[in-house]
Amino acid sequence: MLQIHNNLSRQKETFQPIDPKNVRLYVCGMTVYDYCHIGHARVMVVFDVVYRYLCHLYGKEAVTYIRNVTDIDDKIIKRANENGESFVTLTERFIAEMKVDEAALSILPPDQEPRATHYMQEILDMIQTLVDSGMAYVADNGDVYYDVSKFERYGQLSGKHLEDLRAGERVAVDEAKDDPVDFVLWKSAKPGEPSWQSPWGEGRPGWHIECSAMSTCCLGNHFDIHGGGLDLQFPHHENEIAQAEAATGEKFVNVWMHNGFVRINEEKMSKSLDNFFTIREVLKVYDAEVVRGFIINSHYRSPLNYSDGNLDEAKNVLTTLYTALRGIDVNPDVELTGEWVDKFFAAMNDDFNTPAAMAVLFELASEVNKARNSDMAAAIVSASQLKQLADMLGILQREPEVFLQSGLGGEGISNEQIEQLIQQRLDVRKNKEWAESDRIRDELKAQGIILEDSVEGTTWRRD
RNA sequence: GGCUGGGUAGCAAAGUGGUUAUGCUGCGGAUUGCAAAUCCGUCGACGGCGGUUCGAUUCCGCCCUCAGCCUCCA
Repeated sequence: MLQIHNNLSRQKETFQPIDPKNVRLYVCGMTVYDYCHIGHARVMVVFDVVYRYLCHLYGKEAVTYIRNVTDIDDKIIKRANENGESFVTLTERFIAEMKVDEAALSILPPDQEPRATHYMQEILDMIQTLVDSGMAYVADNGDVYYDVSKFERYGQLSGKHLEDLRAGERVAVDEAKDDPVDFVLWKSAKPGEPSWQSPWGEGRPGWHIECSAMSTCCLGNHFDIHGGGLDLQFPHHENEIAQAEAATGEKFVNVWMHNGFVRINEEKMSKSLDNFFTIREVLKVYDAEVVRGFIINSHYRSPLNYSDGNLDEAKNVLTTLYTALRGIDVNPDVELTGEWVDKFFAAMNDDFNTPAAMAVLFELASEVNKARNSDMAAAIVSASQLKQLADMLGILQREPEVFLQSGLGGEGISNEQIEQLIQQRLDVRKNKEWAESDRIRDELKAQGIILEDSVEGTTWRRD
């Protein structure tokens, strides 16, 4: 039985889909005005693993995964103005760039990636419903605000109390609001800003309403899992609940999942602190699968410290696992049974405990290495299980040689040159000319190429 | 000030009221012309102080300390 830590109750709960034939997952995605950073990569990878595992448990057809794109907001407008381009040009460009990063990280495409600007009518309808029922009010300046005091359960997700929020020194005082904790549903447009027609005048949606509208539209009023980064817990997700439940009269989401932050030097990585690394930058130095391995090697709710040392270790991890798979014809149909398989699923069922699941992969790799010279059939079974299980984590799906010999970019010695030198070395080795043999090996090593001699011959990999 | 979540061996990272996490690293051995890879063995842990218990790293309390949210942020 799958257990998931539900942030609504702050404890692990047995996951029971509303309808096992139609398991529904919604994740808050990117605001597209810049390249994705490693924090975004974490959300993508974490929920990609959740999605893959749900597909394993319930069947691919039975799972619907929605991840939205925020393509209109203040930051987008600001950046478009700075660049002297339309906000549409800007967002289209960064949606395309986002897809490049996703593909590199082996992120399975969600079933739908709704955009705020494509759901304007649904957004307006939900705001209208809230206004009609008295849950929202139109301010003097044309903005529409949600009246937080009318929603009794406000604070249930974030554990906040209205009194504390009002007393908080950091809540900005906005003259247009009746209450500082109220939040905007519809922002009236200033001259020159992108805008849409509404019953309250030209304007654009507030940030939170798009997710309430798009998620209920795509998945129904009540669905299973809603996820996102921990920084979205408050106010974004709290407000989504308030909007959706007030508008539909139904419970909105059963399980709330939030992944932890990526840190740099023990400090949160974020746009506002300007200490972020883009996925693009990191992929210049590390293979995308290494980045994925780095993310999976920590539990999704723990903080993840970004450092070269930790990325290097992730690379070692993948090298070890791929080395075990090297030279073995895996059988994609092998049965998933046995001690290690059970442990893997036990780990995944325990709130997606990927570090524990990775430990199992090492045990299987060890089984492969132990058996490969004495019992190839057993080695094939272990290797095949290893690869199948790794697929649920989105790793180890390339040919081992491809990973082990892959370099980043065109710099350095070519594969042909390497093969040539290896052949030269084999020739002198026939005459036991060890000095020359070692010289060639050292020459290659200086260029980051590691040679491995075995009875079958010489293999190589890039360090 | 209010609210969260952490502090595990050199590093990374799970987990548990009493039994090996795991990976990298270190040390010893096998293998190898020497290496690399692999295998075998091994050193090394649970922030501090109390409490509950036959027994606590694991439960409770207090303290120290770190990070986060309370404003845009994945």
